[in-house]
Amino acid sequence: MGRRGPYICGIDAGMDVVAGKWKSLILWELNNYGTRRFGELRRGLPGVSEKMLVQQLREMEEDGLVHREIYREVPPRVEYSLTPDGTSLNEALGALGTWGQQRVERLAAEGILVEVSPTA
Amino acid sequence: MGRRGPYICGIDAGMDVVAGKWKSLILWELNNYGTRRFGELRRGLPGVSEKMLVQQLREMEEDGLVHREIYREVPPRVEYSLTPDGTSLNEALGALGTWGQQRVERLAAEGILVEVSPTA
DNA sequence: TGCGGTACTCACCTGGAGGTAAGTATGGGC
DNA sequence: GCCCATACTTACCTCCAGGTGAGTACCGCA
Repeated sequence: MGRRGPYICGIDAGMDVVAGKWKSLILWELNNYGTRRFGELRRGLPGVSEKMLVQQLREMEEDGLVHREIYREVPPRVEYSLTPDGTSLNEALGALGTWGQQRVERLAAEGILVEVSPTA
Repeated sequence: MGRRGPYICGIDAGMDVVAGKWKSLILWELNNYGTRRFGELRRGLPGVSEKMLVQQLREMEEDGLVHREIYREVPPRVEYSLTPDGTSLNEALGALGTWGQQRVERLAAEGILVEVSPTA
């Protein structure tokens, strides 16, 4: 979870909530699909361990970014989606995504960057 | 320094370069003042150690975000400033800053957040 | 009977980010 | 002669984010 302040500025507070190896990617994934099951998220994020996925999702839930809907069925079904706060955070990260994309292209053009994952 | 890919998406690449406890704040500081000496940055970032400041500045220089100008004087003078890439990164983080600011205000209104640094 | 799939929890371990404190060369002011 | 300020470097240590692998409860299917 976030430190919950005191923060030096808004960027500080924003970064605090997105810090965590998978959080920005979870945001991106949930924003693209609207609603995703735990297993779908796991398969969509190459390299995540189950432990980390649960952990990051729980923290994001506590931070009010994602909504968790449990369906009491067998086998169990749990669906994750973005809250309004999560959606707006994702929008706020849009510019950073564009910047990163351009950087990747620039580095690739200079032959510095080896490759980009096909998902990009 | 950044991993230099492969990245999953642009946000992934962008986050990679801003990851580091002080980088977004250095960006902010340099953008506000245009040019800052090492000591000014240290005093402007409450809590940084000299080691960390140097380290993060060096990484940002390698990543092409900041420019380092050395004046061979005694006592030594070194001035840091943002490169065009650094400036555009800072702009890309603007939306995140606004989001964070609003979040802080929302949490404060709910009495969850204790306080905000006066620099905010 | 036992294996696979669901969404987890738990215990353990490691690497590296980040912190602490000291050392360095130089000259100016007292 | 000594201390201060500049911008660092170096060695050492701690802590925790993140990874690994196993275990859990339930059911369907073969």
